[in-house]
Amino acid sequence: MLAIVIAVSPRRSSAEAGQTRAAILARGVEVASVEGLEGLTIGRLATDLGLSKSGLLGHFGSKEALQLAVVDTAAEIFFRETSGDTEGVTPGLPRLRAMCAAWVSHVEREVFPGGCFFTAAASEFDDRDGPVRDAVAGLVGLWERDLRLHVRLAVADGDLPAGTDPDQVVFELVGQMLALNHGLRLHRDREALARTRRAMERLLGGYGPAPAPRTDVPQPRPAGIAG
Amino acid sequence: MLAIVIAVSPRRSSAEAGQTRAAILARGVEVASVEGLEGLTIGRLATDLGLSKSGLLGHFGSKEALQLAVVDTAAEIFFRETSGDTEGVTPGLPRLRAMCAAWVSHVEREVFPGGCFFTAAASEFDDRDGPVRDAVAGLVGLWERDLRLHVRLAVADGDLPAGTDPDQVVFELVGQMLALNHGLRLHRDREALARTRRAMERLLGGYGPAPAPRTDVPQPRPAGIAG
DNA sequence: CCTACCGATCGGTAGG
DNA sequence: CCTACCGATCGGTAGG
Repeated sequence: MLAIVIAVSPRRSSAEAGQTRAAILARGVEVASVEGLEGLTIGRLATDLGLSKSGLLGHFGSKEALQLAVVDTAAEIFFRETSGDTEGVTPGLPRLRAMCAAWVSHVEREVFPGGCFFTAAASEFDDRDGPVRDAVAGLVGLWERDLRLHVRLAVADGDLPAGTDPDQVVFELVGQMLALNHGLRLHRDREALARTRRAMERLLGGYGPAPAPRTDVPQPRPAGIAG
Repeated sequence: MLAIVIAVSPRRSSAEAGQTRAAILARGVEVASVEGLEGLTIGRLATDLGLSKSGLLGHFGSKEALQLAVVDTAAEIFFRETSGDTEGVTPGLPRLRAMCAAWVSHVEREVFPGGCFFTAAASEFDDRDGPVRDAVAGLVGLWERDLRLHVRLAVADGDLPAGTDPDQVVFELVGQMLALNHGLRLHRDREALARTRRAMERLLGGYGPAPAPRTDVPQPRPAGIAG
């Protein structure tokens, strides 16, 4: 088979094309995190990057393919920005705490300019069907599955009470993550950071791996949530 | 001053115009709850109702004015659909419980086809500026202020522990409301209804107004959350 | 409430 | 990677 490649001046090498693609996705994640995945338009993104619309679209083929690539890029960024604080940590309650702290931190540091990318994408696509919705739901599900795993290990280790329902703990932890985004973005209330950390500590129990209950003040216990 | 009114056949009486306006808003709330307030387009809404675009726009003047009217209508629907179960209830913890239950119920009954209207609108507009964002934030704030009032009363009544931080309780309750929408819409998990009710009970303490602590199983206490 | 329009922008294609 | 297009739709206006 004979492949004929016509190299005209505006055509970039494949290495250069890869850089262009990466730049599109980096900017695409930023825009989508603020304006939404639907508000991410090809024309606007092309203008931002000094490209023509068709030049940009050539990298992906369709807006939906662009959205999927942006979602995947956001997931890479999220895992890259959180894994440093979690991967080495002892599985079980310590890891669970580290994951929660890393989540709060990535919102606090504004890794995505619009707060948590997946919180926004989930809300935007939760009533639709199609591959973008499936990708978002799948990636959120991965994160929640990982949380659940470490809740289970924490229970097995005796760091959370026996009879704790892991799905319930994950559900409530996720609720506090959503509440952080809500407080920070809608109410512009920086107090939400401390509130979320407090709520998570209350669910997971104090600061130590197996905290001694205090009796001097009304003291919440670790999530004693029977299934 | 002389006002000349030319009554031509396609012009409706003001009573008929009011009905048309109400129909536009009812349909607008439905569409916006699923597609978002930005996804609510004048052309689509007009087609749905058998109107021309300009005929519809005449009732509001601009898309932003339409969005604001839709937000207000959604608030009316929300308060109408929840107040029946809350207004007569004793202020303090009983009222707080009733408000939480009514919130869950309005999502369960799909009063809005896309789940909680304000959860979706808040997420869509939280990174923007302008009157729509302000209206959404203001209405959500009203709801949260009312929750906080009844947390305060519950503390004063001794139904929640002394030293409880009302803002923290509200923050965590709102988190569970957001988690319900998340579980139900993104994961399509009906279990989320029971999980939210369980989480709220855990925050507010059992079923009775001042539940006796149990000691046979790990038992969460009412939200003993010091400020 | 309508028809008839406006300029701008949408996603996407042809062809190089 | 570009220019030059396409039809569809966007919010909105003029005028009746």
